[in-house]
Amino acid sequence: MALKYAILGLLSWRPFSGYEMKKLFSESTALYWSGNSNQVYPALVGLRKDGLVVSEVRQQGNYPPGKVYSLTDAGREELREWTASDPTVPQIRSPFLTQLAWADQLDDETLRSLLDRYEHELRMRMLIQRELVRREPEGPARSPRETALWALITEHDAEILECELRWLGKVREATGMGVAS
Amino acid sequence: MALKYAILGLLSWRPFSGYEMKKLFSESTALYWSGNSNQVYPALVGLRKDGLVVSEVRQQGNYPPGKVYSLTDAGREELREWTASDPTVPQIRSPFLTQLAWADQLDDETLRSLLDRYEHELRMRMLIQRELVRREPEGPARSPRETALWALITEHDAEILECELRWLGKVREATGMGVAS
DNA sequence: GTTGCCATGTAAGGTGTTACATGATTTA
DNA sequence: TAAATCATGTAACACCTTACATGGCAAC
Repeated sequence: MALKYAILGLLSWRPFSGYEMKKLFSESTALYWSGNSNQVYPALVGLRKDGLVVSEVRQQGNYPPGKVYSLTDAGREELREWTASDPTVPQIRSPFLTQLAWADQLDDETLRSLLDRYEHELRMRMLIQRELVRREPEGPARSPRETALWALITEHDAEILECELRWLGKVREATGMGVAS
Repeated sequence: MALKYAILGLLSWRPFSGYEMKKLFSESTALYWSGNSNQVYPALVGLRKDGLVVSEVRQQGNYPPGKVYSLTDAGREELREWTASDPTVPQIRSPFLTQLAWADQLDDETLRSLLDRYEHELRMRMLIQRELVRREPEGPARSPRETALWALITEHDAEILECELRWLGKVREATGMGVAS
């Protein structure tokens, strides 16, 4: 459950309510959870039960009461241990590759359209990603090193997308589906 | 449920038993399922119920009886429709990025070790991938175009890994964690 | 004689998503 | 008047993984 550590990480930055973290998740690509309530709220209950976070109720006028969470020393230590633990290589699950594997049954025109639509999706994703970066170049920035790390994490997504586009170009060449129609 | 279409795809190649497909999944990186019985067997039951596959019992000496599945016309059409359907961009879920996001709390030595271990994992993955390719350069190969597609799908994984290594190099540079210790 | 392959399947549990319920408040 | 936002949470369901159960056969 990496979500647990993503939450601890956010709280190592500053206190947040569940709702605020939910929003951060849904806007970030590195903290890649969709930001759904059904994952965040139960996770917070678990973390509090384990003594890794504490919560404080915040009353604000007529709004429903919010719970603001912060990190305990045990939580801080748990996070530190996890960040130093053995990293794993992500496996890429690309339904598109499965699609391509059986795409020889399609005629030239349909295959070309498939490649076109995938390229379009990739470029759309790049635009969205750039917009997210433009709107939120933040992060904790507690040190120059941390600022650099967050910039690199943001870049990562763009690099993968560019890699994918280059590969798609190769597919076009090898199958005679070049851009010039 | 893309697994359903991966199965239909395999059966469009030639008939297979559930056990054989299970093994193919566990060995392939493009057909990225772990090859566990709990997914494959129930999926086959569902496909038969929908009339997309038919099964034939194969008796072979004293071994337990195997069920060999093949594609119906309806199954072939379902597969064709799916291969032509709108492709989606895979989202990369990298716990390592989450780890890096909070890694500024680590001292230089521990951070360097974290990067080293990630690079080691990446290189191990490349070796495994190459071994898989060496041992099984196959695929249906019903046409030159299909052979080309399968080669490109196989290359895809290696390209992503190389991209990841290049990016890791950038991280090293930017954080002063160059290879020269 | 213990491990591993053939071949089917079940059990249990973690992870993830969308959609809904509540109820007041601001915005169009 | 309809919608979006604030803020919590539940329900239902899809997906994925490891581990186990059965039972004969082959290899070391």
